[in-house]
Amino acid sequence: MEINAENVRSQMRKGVLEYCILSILDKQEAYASSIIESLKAANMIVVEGTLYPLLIRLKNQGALTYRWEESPQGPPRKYYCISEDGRALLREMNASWNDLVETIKAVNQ
Amino acid sequence: MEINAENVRSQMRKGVLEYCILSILDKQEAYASSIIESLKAANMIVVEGTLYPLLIRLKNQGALTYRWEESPQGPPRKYYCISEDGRALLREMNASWNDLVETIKAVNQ
DNA sequence: TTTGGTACTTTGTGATACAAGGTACCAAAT
DNA sequence: ATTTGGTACCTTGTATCACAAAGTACCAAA
Repeated sequence: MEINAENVRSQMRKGVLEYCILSILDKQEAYASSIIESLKAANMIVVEGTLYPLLIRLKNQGALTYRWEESPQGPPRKYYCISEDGRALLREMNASWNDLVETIKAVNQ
Repeated sequence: MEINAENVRSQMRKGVLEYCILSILDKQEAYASSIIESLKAANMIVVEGTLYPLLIRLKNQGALTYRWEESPQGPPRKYYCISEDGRALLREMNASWNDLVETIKAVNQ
């Protein structure tokens, strides 16, 4: 396969998506489409097929809970909410990310 | 599978290893074991089974060249050297990384 | 000639994200 | 009533990455 800018970005995103999801849900609960909007606003493009399995995984591990809520238009929405375990995980991920940023700085010197 | 700190770090590393290798080789040519040492010094632990396929991949794509050199002790060493294409790729990766750092900052706000 | 150290390589596995497609609800227009 | 378009959720198959584990080969000293 060929290395190009898009692929480089895609590969670097691996492993930080969960971190981003938790960070978004730490501010307020949200449903899938709104999470995608938040990520897009931050320049992190994610598609549904990526997000849904991730939310399910985080929920199964106890980092998230959810509740159904009627939509003003269309089908009901699944609002996800971060749990205490999720907040602990977020703190861990935050530390890991900061470590990685420092590591890259060190490599670049 | 379970989320833990080690796994989080491992997943975040994905996609930045090539970037690190190119960055190290941009300073001076090196062979596998010395690259591993450099990474370890920067707190980025990588094992042989990860590094070798990566070096071969970068070489096949024209980002690296190599030459054999006799070792003072033991078998000959394969010294890798970054190419012009490799430097261009490194610049691209550097931009991608800086973008990602900014994106994460944005998500965290 | 055996032993230990160094170096390079390959194979199989688990995890991640993506592309592509499918299911289902709802309301407005026909 | 039925169709249409929009919204929302979910699943399957694929490519890539990093790692674990094992293998091959060179060299020198015991």
